[in-house]
Amino acid sequence: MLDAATAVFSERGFHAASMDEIAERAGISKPMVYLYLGSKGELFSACIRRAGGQLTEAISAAADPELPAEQQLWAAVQAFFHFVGEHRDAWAVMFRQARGEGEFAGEVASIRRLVIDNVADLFARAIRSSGAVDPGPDELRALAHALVGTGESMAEWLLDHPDEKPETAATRLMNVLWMGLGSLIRGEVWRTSTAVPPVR
Amino acid sequence: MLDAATAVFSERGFHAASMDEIAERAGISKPMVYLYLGSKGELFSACIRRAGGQLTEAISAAADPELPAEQQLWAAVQAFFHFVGEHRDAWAVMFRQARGEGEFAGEVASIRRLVIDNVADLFARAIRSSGAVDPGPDELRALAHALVGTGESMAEWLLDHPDEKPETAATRLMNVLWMGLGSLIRGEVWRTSTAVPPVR
Amino acid sequence: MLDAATAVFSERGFHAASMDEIAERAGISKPMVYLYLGSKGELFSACIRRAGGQLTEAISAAADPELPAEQQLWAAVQAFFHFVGEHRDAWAVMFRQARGEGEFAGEVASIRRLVIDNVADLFARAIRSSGAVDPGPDELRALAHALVGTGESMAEWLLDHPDEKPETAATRLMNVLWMGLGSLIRGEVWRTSTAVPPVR
Amino acid sequence: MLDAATAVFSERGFHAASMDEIAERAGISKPMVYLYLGSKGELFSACIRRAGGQLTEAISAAADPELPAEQQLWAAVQAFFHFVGEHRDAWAVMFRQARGEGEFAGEVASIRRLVIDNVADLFARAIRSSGAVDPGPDELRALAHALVGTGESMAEWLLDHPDEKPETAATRLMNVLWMGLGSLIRGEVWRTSTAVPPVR
DNA sequence: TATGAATGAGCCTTCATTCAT
DNA sequence: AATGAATGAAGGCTCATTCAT
Repeated sequence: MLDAATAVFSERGFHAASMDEIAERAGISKPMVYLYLGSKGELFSACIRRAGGQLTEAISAAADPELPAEQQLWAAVQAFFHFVGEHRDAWAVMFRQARGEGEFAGEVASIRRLVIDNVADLFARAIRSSGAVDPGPDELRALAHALVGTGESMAEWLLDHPDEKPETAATRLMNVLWMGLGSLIRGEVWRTSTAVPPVR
Repeated sequence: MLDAATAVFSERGFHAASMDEIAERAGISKPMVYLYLGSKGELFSACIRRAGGQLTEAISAAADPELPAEQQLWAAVQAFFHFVGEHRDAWAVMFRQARGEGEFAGEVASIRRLVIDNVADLFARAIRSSGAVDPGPDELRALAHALVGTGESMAEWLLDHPDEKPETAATRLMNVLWMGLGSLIRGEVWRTSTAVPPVR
Repeated sequence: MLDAATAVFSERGFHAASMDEIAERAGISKPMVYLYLGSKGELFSACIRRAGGQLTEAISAAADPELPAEQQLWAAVQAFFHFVGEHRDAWAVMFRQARGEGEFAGEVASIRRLVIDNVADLFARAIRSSGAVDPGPDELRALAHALVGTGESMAEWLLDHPDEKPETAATRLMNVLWMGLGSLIRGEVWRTSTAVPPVR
Repeated sequence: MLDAATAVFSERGFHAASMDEIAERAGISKPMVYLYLGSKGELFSACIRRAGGQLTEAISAAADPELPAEQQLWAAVQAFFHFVGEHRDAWAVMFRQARGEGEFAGEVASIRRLVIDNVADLFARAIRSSGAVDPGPDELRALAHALVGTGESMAEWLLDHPDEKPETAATRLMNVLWMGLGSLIRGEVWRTSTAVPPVR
């Protein structure tokens, strides 16, 4: 039933989705939907929470905490893109529809925060193990936020380019961000006057 | 009138916004709204297009085509964050609300494409002028897409942290992405086994 | 089961009462209610009829037909107020809820008619035994109707004043109506110009 | 519009009445009903309040405060029965339908209280002017309550007997109650053992 | 030009009622 | 005998849209 709801919400958005269509697509009658989920809002919320759970589950299941931080990040990024490719509806509900609905934006935000915190943690461990200068937790969270945003954006790109494999997207994300992070760690801060360093 | 509509759409979303409220906030009567804009959909569309025009306008006005590509990008990124900070409503309509509304997603997509193309072009010029190996237009567009997505994500961050100055966000974006790009250009491709290079 | 139904109907009214609540409060499942009583209407009707039966039963059980008419009336009136006090639900269903429901008003009306007829009969016997002029059956029924209406009204008063004892209400009813009846019997008809007779 | 609503509510009761039918019978569309009255509950409430206003208006307009209390009561009683005869719907809404609806019973109760207080006041003045012993305000209110209840009951009788003229009902009410009151005033209290006084 | 007034259509929600077990 | 599960139908309410002025 949540599948049907997720599908309809992802296509139409919260307001444009009708309980009639959801019930019909779920193959049950409307009163059943209300019996089990309570109301349209609770149904939407349930979709969001389930999607969020699946996503965080998928990500954390992928990363073996014994591995080095970089490997964990790589696994997480891969898991993320796989999830998006295989749960397009859930993804769309969370990041395309729920974000704009003030009443539910908070639920998505908290899921996002979870992911961001994990990423920031990986950043911190990577930096610590590399002996580099720690930029501090706030800056790390900002960077993690950036990585997550980049990932989301590339997820959309992935959905628009069905031929592209998740690994490609994952690699590209690592390329851009991890390398950028690496540069930062090495102290190569960008400044207004800084030009792209010439190729050696 | 578009101001009022943009304000209401940004707060409530397309469906939850009521023509009554828009007309009232615009200080005119509802039939006038219909006379000038035709329908709710066209009104929303007009808001999107105006916002898109303002955004692209702001970005391209900021970048002097005579400057080196990097400086242009820096100016564009700054202009972008300034725009978001000063036109919160327009931004929210475009990137929070319109994205989920299938019927209007295309309009946002084409605005986005415009920006991405410009960024990709700047990338290409930067690489060309640095003499590095050109990764090809597709890859560049993918990278530009990533930068734009990161920018969008940091725009949200900016809106959630009113104390942060647009310059800070702009600098961070350059730091992460341009440095990452720089690494890439230098041929430092990330691979599964690659660890963050140790600090020199 | 009728107890539960009566309780719910008395609290909520016919339409606002839900079969779910009735079944739940009866401690059985809804299909059982339908099996035994058929439908919501029949259930309501059964409640009314049972309440009516209890009421007429209580009244007629109280009045020993051997006693003089006045004593019988006194006993009946007392029984009535006792009944109302002890079967608030049943009373409320009959006289607060069922009256407005066109479909069931008839059932209440016939119960009422029964009571009124009895009262009219007592009136007739009292008059006959006192040797006064009989005002005729129609007039007597109208008077009986008045007494019953007064009783109903005082029943509500009783329910709203839990400290008042049923006897007080009964005494008051006798005071007002029987005395008035007595005056009438004595030929003291009220006329437009009639003032309250001065105290002797 | 309130006329239509009153008509439908009086026939069907609050819950069974549908806004569709009310709108249709009012000759307007449903949204208009909501525009002007807000909601079904407010509409019902408005009907009750209007009916109550009309009733109390009619009653107080009929009684010239300069007249003796008895004449005032007579005028009020007549006005009451006329009102009921000419505003059957309004009457039915107030005293048949609204009474059972917990949410609105209070509004009817306060109208009733108004009438009862007026009646009690007339009683008090009549007694005072006759020099009889004042039974005290509580007792008077109880008696007024009884009179009003009797009036209500006879109003129903009137509605069921379209051939009867309001004056007949009014006269009967005065006969029964005023005479009873007269007896009381004269100190003729009914007691368990009291028999109807023999005709002189 | 500008608007107050009006509406058709649709959606969320609930409830009496019934299967299938 | 008893019930958990299911539904058709209907009602309150709102909204985009349009006349009539």
